[in-house]
Amino acid sequence: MTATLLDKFLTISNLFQEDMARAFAGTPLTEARVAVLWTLAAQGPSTQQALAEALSVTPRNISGLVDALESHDYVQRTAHPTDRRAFLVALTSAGEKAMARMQEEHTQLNAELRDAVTPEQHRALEEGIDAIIARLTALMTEAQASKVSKK
Amino acid sequence: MTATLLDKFLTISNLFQEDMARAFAGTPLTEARVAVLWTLAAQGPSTQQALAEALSVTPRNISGLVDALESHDYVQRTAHPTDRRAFLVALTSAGEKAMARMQEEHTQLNAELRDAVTPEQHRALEEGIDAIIARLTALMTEAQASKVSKK
DNA sequence: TATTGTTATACTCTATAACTATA
DNA sequence: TATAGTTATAGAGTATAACAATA
Repeated sequence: MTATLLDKFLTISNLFQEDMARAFAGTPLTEARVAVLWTLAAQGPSTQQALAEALSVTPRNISGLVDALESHDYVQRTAHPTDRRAFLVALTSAGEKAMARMQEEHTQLNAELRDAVTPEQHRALEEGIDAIIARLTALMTEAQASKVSKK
Repeated sequence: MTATLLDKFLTISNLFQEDMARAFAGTPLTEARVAVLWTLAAQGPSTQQALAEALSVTPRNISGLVDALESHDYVQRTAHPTDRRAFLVALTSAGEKAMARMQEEHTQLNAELRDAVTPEQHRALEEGIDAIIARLTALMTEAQASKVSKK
């Protein structure tokens, strides 16, 4: 019943999820809504199509998330300057503040992780994790390729 | 824009989630339902209350998950031998087979992770991750304690 | 009285399909 | 004809509250 490396990674995933759930408790924010906010912070004002692509969800899904975020004043829809079919979704100043807070928490959590290990362990972790990410990404790509070819 | 250790862990979490979604595509299985199956495989036949506690969700939630799993013949409700209010939920033979397959996939994925790194990296990863899990767990415990005390 | 599981209700995330307005 | 976003509909996960049967 020894935990494998995979088990350990899954445990960490669960802990992160719990942490996020705790952080958002009592706010209208959820994981999906926050994903939209992170995308906006990274890409700047975006059309809903762009958000849908970035998050790999349907445009319909984005409509609902943006509705919710807009009703709580985290984001604002503004007219697209050249395409009258589209909106530009942008963070409001309240949304910017929320993102700044989240980025700060992110930085602090990262510092906690860094401080939990020795510098050598930290370097080894980064290397090992890079290798694992590369392998997982390759596996995903393969799997998707074989799925597409079956279609 | 260098990825921090935290970013890397989050990337891995996402890759696992994608992998799971791909593995369950086309089946009636979902992450939540599979969590019930894993719990039953680990604990043996359980009351719905026990499942609710193990998964930290409400009993009402378990009712729905067990309904779905039972309708697809992964689990079976049987009368509790001594408590006529309760059911014992158990894996069916089809459910056992599905779990055996999943455990096999789990083992293979773990082998992929192991083979993606050198033995020294693997050892370093395990150590570092253990330290990080310990730190994260401590943080969660603190956070929950302060939340409870505020109540 | 307390506990087990259910019905009732509600909110969120997600998807597909049909539709409107615009390109 | 194609694209951006919405309405309509549906399934899944989750929660609280009220209730039945049983402990």
